[in-house]
Amino acid sequence: MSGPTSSTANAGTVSRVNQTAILDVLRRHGPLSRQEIGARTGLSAATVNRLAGQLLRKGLVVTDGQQPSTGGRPSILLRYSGRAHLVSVVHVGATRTEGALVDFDGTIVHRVNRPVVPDVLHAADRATIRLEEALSVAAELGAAAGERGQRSQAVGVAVPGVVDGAEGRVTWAPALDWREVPVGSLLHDRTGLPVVVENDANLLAVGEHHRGAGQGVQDLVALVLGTGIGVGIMTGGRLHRGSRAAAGEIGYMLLGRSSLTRFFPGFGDLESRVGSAGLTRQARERGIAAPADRPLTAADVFDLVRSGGVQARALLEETLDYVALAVANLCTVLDPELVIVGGEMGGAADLITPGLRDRLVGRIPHVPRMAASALGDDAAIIGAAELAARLVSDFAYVQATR
Amino acid sequence: MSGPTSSTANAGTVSRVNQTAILDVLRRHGPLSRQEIGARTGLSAATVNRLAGQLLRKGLVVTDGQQPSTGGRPSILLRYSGRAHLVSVVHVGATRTEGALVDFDGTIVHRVNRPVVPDVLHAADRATIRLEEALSVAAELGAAAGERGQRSQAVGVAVPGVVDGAEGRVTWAPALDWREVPVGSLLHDRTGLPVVVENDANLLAVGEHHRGAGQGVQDLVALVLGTGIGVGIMTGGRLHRGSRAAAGEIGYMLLGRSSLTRFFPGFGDLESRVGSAGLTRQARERGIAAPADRPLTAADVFDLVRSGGVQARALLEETLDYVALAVANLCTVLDPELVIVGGEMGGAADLITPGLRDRLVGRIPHVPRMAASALGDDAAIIGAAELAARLVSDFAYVQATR
DNA sequence: TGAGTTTTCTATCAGGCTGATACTATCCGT
DNA sequence: ACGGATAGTATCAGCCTGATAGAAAACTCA
Repeated sequence: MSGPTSSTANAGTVSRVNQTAILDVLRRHGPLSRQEIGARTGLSAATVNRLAGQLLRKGLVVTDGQQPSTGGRPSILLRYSGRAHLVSVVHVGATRTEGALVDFDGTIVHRVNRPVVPDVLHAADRATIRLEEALSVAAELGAAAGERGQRSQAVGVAVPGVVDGAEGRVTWAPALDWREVPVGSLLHDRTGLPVVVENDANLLAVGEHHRGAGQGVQDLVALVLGTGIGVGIMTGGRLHRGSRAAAGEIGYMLLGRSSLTRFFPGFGDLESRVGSAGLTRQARERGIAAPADRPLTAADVFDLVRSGGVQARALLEETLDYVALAVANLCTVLDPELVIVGGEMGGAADLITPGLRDRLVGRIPHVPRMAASALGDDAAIIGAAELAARLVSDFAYVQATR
Repeated sequence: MSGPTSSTANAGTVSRVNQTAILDVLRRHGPLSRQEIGARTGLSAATVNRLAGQLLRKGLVVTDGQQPSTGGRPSILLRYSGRAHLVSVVHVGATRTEGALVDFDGTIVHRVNRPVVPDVLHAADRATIRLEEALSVAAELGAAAGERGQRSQAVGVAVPGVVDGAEGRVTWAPALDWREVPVGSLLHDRTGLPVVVENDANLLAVGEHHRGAGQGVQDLVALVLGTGIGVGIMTGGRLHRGSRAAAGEIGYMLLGRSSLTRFFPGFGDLESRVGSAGLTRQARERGIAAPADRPLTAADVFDLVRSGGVQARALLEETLDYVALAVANLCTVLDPELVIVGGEMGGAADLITPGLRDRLVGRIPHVPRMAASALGDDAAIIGAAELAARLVSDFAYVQATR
């Protein structure tokens, strides 16, 4: 629809599709010989050879030693490599804007960190300030790529809010005070690069799926436990966004018949109980003391549990009841293979997953595997980088919006 | 992988993909001229003409009058038509085996109905009996197609249980006492046709998506309210099966913290409350009388509500509370565009959907549209027919299992 | 009525892409 | 060193597509 419209004939679509197939199989099944690629993709040896040559020249594929011979000429292993290519990622968080140059392998090669100065946090014009900052971080990343003698090939944006994916428009992001902000087209105009904008919980799922704890898992769910409670959902290896990009907003899950008689303005039943604000509030009500110099945080509660705090343990157990209800319902609806625990509380996954498992065994038909986020705070950035990189090197990904 | 392996070159894959694209756009956007097909698919007029010619010869596309001229030669409208092609469908239900010859348009042209004789219902060897019956119904359908001078081109099987889709194997279907029954490969061996086997709740969703209340809706959820409680899920226009084909088993949803202290062997929390068995049990406990000649059914309860029964109304309202909790959680997780109410209780959708809506408004971020099943008892059959037909005429569908 | 216009449909052809085939390269065992 | 075996590469016919030109069908206007 928008490609470089080659002069004649097939416009290269066929070979691009097949190139994508080769990249796909290499990314998934590690280093492979040309023969094995042919067997897995169904392409002939001749075609694999020619396309692999093109990808080698592009730098998307590199040779990686050779296999020991099985009686004949040893096969040369080919491996996907993103070293030669970069994307820019801007993560616009509640309290800071992070930038990163990421290569197509998901390695962060350059970082930018801009904490939001406290005055701006609740300023009337903070939406504009945060937007300008995001644009300037993107520009800075482009310059940094230039200094390395390279060029950023696409831009990924992570935002804590609802995103209209097709347009790259942020519909609503309360933490930034953004409403209907067309950050995608603004960035495209300034950089001339393809841009992808996505919700950060969704990107956490994407990142863990491609580069983290969920590699090779087609159906997974990534819990984001923090100020807000959300979940990123991958079904059949694809991100599930829902009809209004509101899928996974499980902060609003209803956890009992009594929930039907109450309204939850701005936050949900689950979120009010297990979000970090709700957690610390309950901790204070139970007389759990804050450190001398600052307010209590969720991490403090988990530290107290680890050091044997009885009150904190009781609070954790009660909280886990509600998390377990949410996860149980997620599992009965989606039947995921894996549940990943991430977000601010991801560091306490060791306290969370065993309790979850105990509560679920025997109560739902199939209890999935559970794992802590492997990418931690960078998960959303790496997810955004992955989407941006695929926007450039893959074919079907773009076409998916039919 | 299994195709007719043409002698040379491209093996026709490219044109098959483009043919599928044309079929797709015709099925979705009604009758179109060759010009419009070209515009929508991105194919050139020459290619559209040639492929349309092939599809016309195959009988998958027919001419459908012509548009009034806009100053030049009037365009001939082309329409997808499945009249010329048939598939066999076998629906193996709890109390009967239904067979149907269905054309590619989803019209049932021949039916077979084999009620299960009461003696068999709980016989020790009922699994074998029901399997033989399913195979013989398929054979009968093949013969019926022959009598019409046609040939069935594929077989679809609907089963109330867990299905391994890739193998066409029924993992577990308690109502039939089937465990690890390879009904797909058995049918393929006997008929030589491609076979697709799927859970009947999933097929209800597929049927309503393609031919019923959910046409054109990419993200929908089809509630099946009956003896069991389940839901078929379409995400991005594709059936979501889950990692163990257990997605949508919401009978096991947990509806409150107290659920964490109970176990549900063989049926779930939700199912025990709102399944038809639970419903009639509660009705009896509340003194709602059964008809003289037979036990009370769910339909009786709904009839009593319609005729102003106070007890029945109270029971309905309480039941709706639990259904609402389940639907609310479905919506927060998936954000569907539409919720379809089907199954045995689908006929009472007029009593159910308004109550659901009232309970959800203001409690979840976005209340989706709701609708009654448009296909009723035939939804699963039509869904199975659609999958089977696409197995033959489409390309990407098969390839999806990468 | 008939010429011109407009739009649609169809035939022809060059170019790209693929698979089959034949060929070369590299290693192993003897 | 030499055959056997396996991997990778060059050549070529055939398919498929888009561009182009041409034929067909309806409308408009004299």
